[in-house]
Amino acid sequence: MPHLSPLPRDFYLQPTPQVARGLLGSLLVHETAEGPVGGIIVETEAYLCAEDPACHAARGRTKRNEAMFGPPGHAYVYRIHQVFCLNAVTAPEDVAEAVLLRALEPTIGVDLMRRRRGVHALKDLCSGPGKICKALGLTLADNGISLLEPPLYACRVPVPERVGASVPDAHIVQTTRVGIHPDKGAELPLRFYLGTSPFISRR
DNA sequence: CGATGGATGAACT
DNA sequence: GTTCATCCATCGT
Repeated sequence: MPHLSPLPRDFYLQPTPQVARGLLGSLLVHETAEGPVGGIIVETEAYLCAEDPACHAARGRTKRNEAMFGPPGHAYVYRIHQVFCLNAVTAPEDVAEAVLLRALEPTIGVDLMRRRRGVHALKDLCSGPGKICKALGLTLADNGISLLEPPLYACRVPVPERVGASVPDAHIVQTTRVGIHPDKGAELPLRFYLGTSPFISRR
């Protein structure tokens, strides 16, 4: 598996909704001891610093959300119930914004991901933020690590029919985020997904 | 120090 | 559509 060129640090310094939009069509790869795993990012959500009560950092810096205040292009992994969720940290240091990776189209190490998930159907492997972490072998131990270099990184896909940078706006759906309380910015249109993808977490 | 609740997933009816 | 497993950071007392 050749190392594709990871998206650079500056990519993550764009406005966070733009990063969320821009990650669609890109490839997320985790090179683990058992082999590489990953897939095309098909669903994301932006969490903002200001005017966004749903953001984990909305009430300041804590031990849990510390990674969100760290450098852009790093991972923020947190636990919800009994599962883990992966975010790409955006914005300069001390500005706590991030993009939640909600779903992948599985493409790399599919059988390894199937074993980790205990599920066979491709459409169920990575169709949720907790499923992504389980399939990719990510845990709280990966909180804060870089997304700019192996073993964990996002990159443009060098497959002609899937050049990430060229995902047309017409294929992208922008809507409200999943699982947000009514009084916590539920109405903000900060979720993005590929409208034609069978691999998203929910319609 | 005890209570609370959640950016979920799986298994139900 | 609904329920709930199961954990720990956070917050209130």
